[in-house]
Amino acid sequence: MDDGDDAIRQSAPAELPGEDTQAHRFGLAREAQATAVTEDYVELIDDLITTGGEARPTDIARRLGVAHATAIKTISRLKRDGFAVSRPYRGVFLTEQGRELACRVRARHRLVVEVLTMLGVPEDVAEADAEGIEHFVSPVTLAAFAAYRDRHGA
Amino acid sequence: MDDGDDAIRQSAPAELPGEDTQAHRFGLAREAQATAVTEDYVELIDDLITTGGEARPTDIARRLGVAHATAIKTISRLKRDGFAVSRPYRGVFLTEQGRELACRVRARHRLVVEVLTMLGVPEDVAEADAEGIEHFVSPVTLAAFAAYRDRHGA
DNA sequence: TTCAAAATGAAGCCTTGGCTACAGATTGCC
DNA sequence: GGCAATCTGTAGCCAAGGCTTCATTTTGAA
Ligand SMILES: [Mn+2]
Ligand SMILES: [Mn+2]
Ligand SMILES: [Mn+2]
Ligand SMILES: [Mn+2]
Repeated sequence: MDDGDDAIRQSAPAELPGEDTQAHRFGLAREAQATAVTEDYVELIDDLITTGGEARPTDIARRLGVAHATAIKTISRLKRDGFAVSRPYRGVFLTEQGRELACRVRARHRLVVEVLTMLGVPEDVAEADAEGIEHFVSPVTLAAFAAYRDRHGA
Repeated sequence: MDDGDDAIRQSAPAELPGEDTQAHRFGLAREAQATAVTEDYVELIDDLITTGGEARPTDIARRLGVAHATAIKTISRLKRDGFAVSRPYRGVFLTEQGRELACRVRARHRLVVEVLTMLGVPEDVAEADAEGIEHFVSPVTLAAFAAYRDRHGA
């Protein structure tokens, strides 16, 4: 309002994307974030059942590094949302919907780790970073990753 | 407790990492998540100031796709944590700490987009996915990305 | 100078996902 | 069969990050 910056303002360097575009991108990231915990739980539950035969709340909590009460509350959301069922002292079980999600999530997790590793990231760091990254890899990017892996020796 | 799965249990297929290792990884992801919003805000504020001369709460909110009240509350956390200061109707300003963070965050954002693009991800998808991925790329992975970019044509 | 539009910010509500503390159920060992 | 250890689950607390509503301030144009 004091300095005449009209020229600057109207020739806006185009370094920033359009407002709507950017808002949409942030919105997508927020959506992905909202499902991240669900994805981690179903993947872990499926892993525990596959390798150990059962997935008890206590085991889930210990593997996630959270208090057991936290795990129980989250599991109740999983049940509410149709991803799991549970029988006290018998463990948590995935519904068909839960297994389907776990399957997709695990495949994505592995592909992300694989690509990171191919890019020169040490295995354990790749595994750690993938735990966060995986939730934000869209289907298109996932396809690009798969193509890259297939293109180059795996 | 009924079927004898001792053999299965003690020869645990080693598909899962150790409990502590896995808990640690999830913990790192939770930590990274906790700073994601701060990172997006400071990066955006810095962009707005650079390209438009000012960063008003309303502009920030519109670009993020959130209500202005949400932006204001988050900005107050930014101020509380020493990343920003603000003068009503004059916009938000980054502290030295804020600018430093913005700088790192922007560099990381760009490198992530660059690598995704090199991997065959379309520009706009790369830009969208990077908005989430960026927050989980550790320094080691970032270095690997930079090396990859330099190694191959950029 | 007036005044309507725009921006600001506070208040209060919600859900998620953390936590601790406590109560109750089950298991499995002796 | 009993009992201690383990597991489960509830209750209640907290902060973050969304939201809407409303009051107030500032701006800028007439
Ligand atoms: Mn994960
Ligand atoms: Mn995972
Ligand atoms: Mn981001
Ligand atoms: Mn970013």
